[in-house]
Amino acid sequence: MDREWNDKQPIYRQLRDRVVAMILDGVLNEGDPLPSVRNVAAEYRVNPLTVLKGYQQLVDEDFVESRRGLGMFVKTGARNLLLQGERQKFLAEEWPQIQANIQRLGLTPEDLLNGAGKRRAPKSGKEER
Amino acid sequence: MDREWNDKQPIYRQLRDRVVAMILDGVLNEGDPLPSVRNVAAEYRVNPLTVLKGYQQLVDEDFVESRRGLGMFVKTGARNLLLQGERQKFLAEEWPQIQANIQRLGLTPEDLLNGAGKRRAPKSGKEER
DNA sequence: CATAGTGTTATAGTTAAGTATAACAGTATG
DNA sequence: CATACTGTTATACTTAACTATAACACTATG
Repeated sequence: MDREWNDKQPIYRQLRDRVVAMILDGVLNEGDPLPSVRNVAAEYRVNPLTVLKGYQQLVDEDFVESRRGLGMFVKTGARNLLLQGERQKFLAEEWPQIQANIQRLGLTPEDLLNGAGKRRAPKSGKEER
Repeated sequence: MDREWNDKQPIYRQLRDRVVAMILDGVLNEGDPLPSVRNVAAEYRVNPLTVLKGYQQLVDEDFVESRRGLGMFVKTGARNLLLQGERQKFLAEEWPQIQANIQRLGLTPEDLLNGAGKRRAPKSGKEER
């Protein structure tokens, strides 16, 4: 996990997304306990309630279950559910906008593959479109 | 412009982004007036102050200039500035995360090209990775 | 059964985002 | 010069996100 927060989204939602990423990446396997609320709060210097809120969202989504006195655990089947749900959400909601953006910015496949590498030279005086 | 708002980002920032998109798409050309604060507020049923806040951000970023009594206008050179700035921002900040996400979700180029089309069949019982 | 871990709830305060209403200020036009 | 457009500022209020502090509830372990 990264130590930094984005100002573009509430912390609790970023937290939720990070746990999801950890499950998808296999960093957290089914049955594993999530890092404890208090630990996360301390490590990232965030309020315990904020962490709880992010975790609770995962409970509501049924990817995680909470056992009092024990911790919060990745539910069995979570990874596949997640793959399905997040795939659909990504393809339906995010990807179309990303595509539009790429086109808008006139980015070529090379630009995307080279990462933030070099800048390509425009063909002529006027920018395209 | 779309009539709907996202709950993932403040309205004023979404508004800013829409104007940027309109400039990049050539819907708004340099020297053109933006839709007036009051009009936008009325049409999208949003508070004028919220609209102003989005517009002000564009003024601060130097893409738009405001003339009292006349309106807000796209500054000359805005489009190229925008292309440069937004390209860099996209490649540096957004694209890497998008790539990570695509890989995390195990999405293939076909998935991305087919849009929200059909679901591909997993090769075997266990999902990949 | 005390201790040190878990999650959970309660109370109270701050800040940013958004709203509602109204007034002020400048420009073009009939 | 009245009118109808522009942007701008002021006041006051609501809500969501986040924080600070503390207490409560449960479980495993020595």
